[in-house]
Amino acid sequence: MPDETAARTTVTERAIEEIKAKIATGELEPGQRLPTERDLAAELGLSRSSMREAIRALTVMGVLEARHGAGIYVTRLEPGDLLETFGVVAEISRGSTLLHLVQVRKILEPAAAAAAAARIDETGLARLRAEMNAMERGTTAEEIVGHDLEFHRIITEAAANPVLAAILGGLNSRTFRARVWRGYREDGVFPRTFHEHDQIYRALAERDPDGARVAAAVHIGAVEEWARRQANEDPSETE
Amino acid sequence: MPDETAARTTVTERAIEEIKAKIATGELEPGQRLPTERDLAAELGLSRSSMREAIRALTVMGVLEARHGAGIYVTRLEPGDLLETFGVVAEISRGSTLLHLVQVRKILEPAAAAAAAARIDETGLARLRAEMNAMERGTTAEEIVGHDLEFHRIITEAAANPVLAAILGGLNSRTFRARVWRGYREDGVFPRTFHEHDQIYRALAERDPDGARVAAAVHIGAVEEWARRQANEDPSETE
DNA sequence: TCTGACCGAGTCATCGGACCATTCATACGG
DNA sequence: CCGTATGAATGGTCCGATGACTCGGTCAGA
Repeated sequence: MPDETAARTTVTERAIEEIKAKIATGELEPGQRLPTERDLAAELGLSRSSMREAIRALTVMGVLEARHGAGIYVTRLEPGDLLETFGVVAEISRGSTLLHLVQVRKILEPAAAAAAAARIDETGLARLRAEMNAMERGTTAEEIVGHDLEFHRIITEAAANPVLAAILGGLNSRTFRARVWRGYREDGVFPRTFHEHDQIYRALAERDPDGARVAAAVHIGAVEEWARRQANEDPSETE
Repeated sequence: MPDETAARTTVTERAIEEIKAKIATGELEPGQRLPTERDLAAELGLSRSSMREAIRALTVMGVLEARHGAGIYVTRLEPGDLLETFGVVAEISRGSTLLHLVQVRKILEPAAAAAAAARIDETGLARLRAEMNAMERGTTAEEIVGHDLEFHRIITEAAANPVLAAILGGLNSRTFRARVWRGYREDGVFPRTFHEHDQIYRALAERDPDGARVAAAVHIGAVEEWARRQANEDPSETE
C-alpha cells in the first residue's frame, strides 16, 4: 500500500483541515475572500458537494462566512465569532452537566467582576443602574431574564477580555437562564437577586475588585444551589 | 405572503435547529440512533445534500456522530464531546487573542488545581511524578510538550469537572503549546518550569488547595509573560 | 450442535450535473 | 450626473448514481 498517510479520514475532513491550516499559517487572513466553491473543490480535488460540507462545518465554527451571491469570506476570527457554538452546550445539557457549567461560571464571573472593577467607567456604571431599574420594574419573565443577562454582559464586557466574554456569553445562553428562572420562582428569590446585583454594583462603583469578586461569587452561588438540586433530582428530563 | 416565520434563513440552518431542538426537548437522547439521511431529509422537507450539510454541522459540534455504513447516532452529549471545537480558537488565534486565552487559563487553572488538591488520590499523584520525570528526561521538544500537556491534564481531570476539563483542554491545544515552547527556548526556562511543576505537585500532595492555587497561578504567569511579548511585538504573523 | 467464512441488504460517502436565488458591477437611458 | 436595467458571477438547493463500509443472517464443514 503506497499511500499510508491517508489513514481513515473522509475527504471532507481533510478539506476542513486544509482550510484551517491555511488560516493558521496566515495564508488566509481575516476578512479575505476565498475562491469560489467550484474552484476550491477543484483545487483540493473533491466534489462541490463535499466541499460545501467542509465550508458549512467551518461556517458553524465561526471561521468562514458564506454570503449568497457574493462569495466566501474568512471572518474577523475574533473570539466572539469562534466561540459562538459554545452556547449549544448550555442549551442541550442537563443533569450534572448543568451543575458543572455553573461551577465554571462561578470561577469566571468573580474574576470578570474583579477585572471590571478596575476598568469600568461612568458610562458602564450608568448602564448597570439602568438595567437594575428595568429589571425591577419588569413584569414578564422574558423581560426580567433579558435585563438580567444584559447586566452580566455589561460587566464581562468591562473586563476587557473578549475570550472571557465569549465563554461567559455561552454559559449564559438565554435558554439556559430562562430554565433557571422558570425553576425557582417559588420563594422570594427576586428580591434577593436584586440585592445581590446591588452588592455587585456597589463594589464596582467603589472600584473594589475584591468586593466585586466576593459579591459575584455569592450571586452565582445561588444559581449553583439550584443546579445542584436539579442534578440530584431526576437527572433525566421531566418536561 | 402567508409564511412569515421563514425569515431569511437557509433550509440547512433550519434543519440544524430542528435537530438541536429535538435533542434539547429530550425527543432524541444520547446514544440514540437517528433515521437515515434519506428519511430525515424527507421528514424535514429538504434534499439529502442539504440534510447532509446539517448533519455535518452537528457532527463538528459534537452533537451527532455519523458511522459509515451503520447510521447516524447522537453522541453521549458529554462536555468533552461538545467542546471539542473549542481547540480551534487556540489553533488559529494570534496577536492579542493569545494573551486573552492565556489570561482565561490563568483564571481557570489555579481553580482547577485547588479543586484537585482536595480530591486527587495516590494514583493520580504517582502519575504526576511519572510525567515530571519523563519530562525532565525528554529530549525532543515534541516529547517534552507531550508530558507537559499530560501533567496539566491529570490535574484538570482530578478536579472532577468535565466542563472545566474540556475548556482547559481546548486552551491547551497541542499546536498552541508547541508554539509557546518554540517561542522561548532561549533562557533557562526549562529548569524553571520543572521547579514550578514541582511546586504544584508538592501542594497537591499536601492537600493544600491554596498552595496549589498560588503555584498554578505562578506557573501560568510565565506563559502569560510570553503571550504579552507576542502581542506587543508584531501582532501579525512573522513565520 | 457449533464454528466461521460468506454474502447481501442497508447505510453513509462521494461524485457530477442541473437549476434557482442573490449579489454586484457595468452599461444604458434619462 | 444619476438612477435603473441587465447580465455575469456565485452561493443555495435539488436530484440521481455509484462506491465503501457495517452488520446480520445463511450455510457449509467439523
